Amino acid sequence: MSQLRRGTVGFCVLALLNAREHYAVELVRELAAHQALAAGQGTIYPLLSRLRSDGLVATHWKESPNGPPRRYYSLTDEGRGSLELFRSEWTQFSDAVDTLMKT
Amino acid sequence: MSQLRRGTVGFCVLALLNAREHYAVELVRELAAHQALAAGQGTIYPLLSRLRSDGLVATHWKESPNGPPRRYYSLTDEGRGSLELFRSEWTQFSDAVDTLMKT
DNA sequence: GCAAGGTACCTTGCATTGCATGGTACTTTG
DNA sequence: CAAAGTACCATGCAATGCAAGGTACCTTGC
Repeated sequence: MSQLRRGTVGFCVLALLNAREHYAVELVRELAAHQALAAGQGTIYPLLSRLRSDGLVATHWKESPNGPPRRYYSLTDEGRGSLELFRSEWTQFSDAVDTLMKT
Repeated sequence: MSQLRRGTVGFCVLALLNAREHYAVELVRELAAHQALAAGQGTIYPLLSRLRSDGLVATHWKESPNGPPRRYYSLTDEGRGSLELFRSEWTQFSDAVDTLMKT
């Protein structure tokens, strides 16, 4: 199952950030809510670093009411573009797989 | 797009073999017909080797009417089981992604 | 018959990326 | 002040798609 997630987890994160900004641990929890997408911190932190160095997300620090400060991630314009592109690729891809699986 | 295919191409091949036996170049052509799943020989041959050593497919040689002999691949019982398992994982996974993408 | 082209086989090495593991630091609470 | 909770992040491995490159068989045209 883990191999299935490859290449999509990043875009799922972008989709979550498209709704509103999140900090990393929060993203981990939201992904875990969709069982098939569950990804631990060891997946999320390196992923977020990549998204950031690719310019798809921007970050800013905010104090937490209880605990260490949080780094919040939000979508850049480039991130929104990338998400849009993915949506159309995903549709084609999942349609193709659906078709094949019914064969 | 190529990262999207990770983890699914193998099962797409199993699905094709579930319908009838194929030889490698034929699989390449059938996948290419579904554009989003196009995979070259450099993907298919190592993949088929793995499927074979995992016991998911069996092979036998057959002469070609025009050209070198072909190695035909067919599903084993284990391969059929693996395909079934994937189908249910795929449904869960693609539903989860669909949901998130609409958020 | 033999050179050229087509068909089919396969291997090697690289890049990407999910994940387990392990570590640091800040804050609250007993 | 120690322990627990929350949050950050890095390192190294494993899986696998793919480009590039190589071998062998067979047919066709000269």
